Amino acid sequence: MKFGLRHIRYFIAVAEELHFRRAAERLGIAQPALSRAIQHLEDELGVTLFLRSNRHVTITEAGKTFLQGSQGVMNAMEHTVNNTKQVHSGQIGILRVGYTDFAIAGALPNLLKGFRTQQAGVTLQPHHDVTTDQLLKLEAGMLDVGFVTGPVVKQGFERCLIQKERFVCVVHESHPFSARSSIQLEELAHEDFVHGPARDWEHFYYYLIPLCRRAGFVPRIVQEAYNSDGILGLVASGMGITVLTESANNLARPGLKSIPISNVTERLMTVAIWKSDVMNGVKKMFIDYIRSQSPES
Amino acid sequence: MKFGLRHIRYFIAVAEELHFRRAAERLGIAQPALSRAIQHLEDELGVTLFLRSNRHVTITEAGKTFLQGSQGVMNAMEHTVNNTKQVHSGQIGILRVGYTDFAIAGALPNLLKGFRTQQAGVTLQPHHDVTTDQLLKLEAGMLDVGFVTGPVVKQGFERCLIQKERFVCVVHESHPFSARSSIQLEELAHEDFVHGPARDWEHFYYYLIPLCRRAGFVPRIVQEAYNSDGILGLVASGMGITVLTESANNLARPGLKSIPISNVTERLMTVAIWKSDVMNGVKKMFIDYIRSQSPES
DNA sequence: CATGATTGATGCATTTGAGGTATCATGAAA
DNA sequence: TTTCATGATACCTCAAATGCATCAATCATG
Repeated sequence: MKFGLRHIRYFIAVAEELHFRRAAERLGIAQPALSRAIQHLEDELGVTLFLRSNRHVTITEAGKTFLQGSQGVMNAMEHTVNNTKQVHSGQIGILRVGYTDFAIAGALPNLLKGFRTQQAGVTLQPHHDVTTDQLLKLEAGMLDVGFVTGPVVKQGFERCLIQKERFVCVVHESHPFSARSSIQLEELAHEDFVHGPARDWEHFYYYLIPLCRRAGFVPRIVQEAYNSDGILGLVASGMGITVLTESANNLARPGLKSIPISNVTERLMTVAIWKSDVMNGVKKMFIDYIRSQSPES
Repeated sequence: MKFGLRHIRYFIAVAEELHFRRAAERLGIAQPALSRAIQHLEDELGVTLFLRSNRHVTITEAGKTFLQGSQGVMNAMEHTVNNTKQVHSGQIGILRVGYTDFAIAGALPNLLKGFRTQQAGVTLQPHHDVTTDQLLKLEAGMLDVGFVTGPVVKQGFERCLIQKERFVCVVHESHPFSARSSIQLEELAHEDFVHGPARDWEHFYYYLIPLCRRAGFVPRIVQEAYNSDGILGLVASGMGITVLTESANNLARPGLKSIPISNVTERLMTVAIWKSDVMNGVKKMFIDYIRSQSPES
């Protein structure tokens, strides 16, 4: 094939006009150029596409076949170019997003909803994962953006604050604290704690442990569950108490009470984090969006 | 779009090799030319298709999208070119063929069967029509080739002999002639004839009438039917006799007898005829075929 | 019948762009 | 550090595409 898309465009014009001068005009070129381009195309194919009778141009059967195909090719090409541009600009694509319990219980649902409304062409693939695993998957390129429990400082990554939440104590309604409107952290010193496994809840413990230590005790964890839901389930069954964040209210279940801890000013941060060197249109769009929605901005 | 199929071909090579030097080699061009072609393509699209990191080339998401589309376009193009060539050469196409009763009762079925075996891609559209109407439809471009009762001389048309058939007399078995192994034309002078309407059977009458006149009589047509089958039906019902050709034996029905006419040496010619100025691949192939099968050759 | 108008093809000069060779800049490997 | 591999750049050459002027054929018209 020694002809290009230009020949195809020219051919379509002539086939539609059946008139070289008009077709040339429509294409914005001179008529001789068009005549020769079509001749070239015919020579190259070894096929007569038009019958020129000095007064009328008619298209041959082969020409009709070529016209149909050519129109298909041009449409496909145009479609491909548009698609490619949209993928480049991030209007179309797939975004793999990791999230923690704290993210999904808090600001993330609205964030994703807002983004989807704005960028309907983007397919979001949310993956539930604890912070530690998200960081590994981000590193391995298995996730595009992670919503994790911060602070996280990581070489080659950028981040953006999503939410800051107060800590609350969650107890069963039969528990003595249940009637209180607030408590002091020290009061939890001798309580039984329900929490997640140390490895998975590592980044939450970075908050909890120092806070307790400052209050003069080490929390006694008597039961473990994998996620907030499981933890609250155990608390609801009277196994013990737990400390989570205020967004745990969204997961509320009957029989539970959450009580503000009045003497803890520290907040649990949830941050979005992503590899800064691997960048594509969708990721860029998404990052722009979450930055515009960040409480920091 | 200011790029051509060449750019697409180059792009596909690079996308598949992910290596400019190897891709260039595969394309049979120098590496700098390829680098620039891809740059040009990227500039034109306004999209980064590859990430070049001096050691590795990786394709972007947009690049993957473009690759898929490009492969589709190239396939479509190739397919179109092949199709067009086949249509041009007559391996693919539609051929509208007219035929008379004499043609279809005689050599035509085998002729069409042979052609279809040789050119499976051609769709034959047979139309039953008397000679007169076929000639009008050929003139109007509604038929490609007609199989008509000759001889026909027509400006701008070419023809080819298909068959020459003896005339026979067809009678009901109760008729006195029924036992004869041959008869003389003169013996039919006072018989009742069954035949087609004069307008439609015009070209058959060109044979019959002069023959009879030479034998000293004008056939007395007492009943008309539209086609051979109808005529034979009327003969079978005892309405009269008829004169057809030997291929009428193929339409034979119980109670009929066909008797050679010994003193008529003239034969009824069936010829293929077509407009010589309008020509396309399928028609050419078909004409070549019937010429190769013609009893004249 | 002659003339003018219309249409696609051709000749020639000019411009565009695609290709090749040599070389550079950069980053990984030895 | 040196060496090697890789893609990018500079510069030149040549083929291809384009435009302008013109030709040849055909049709319409007076």
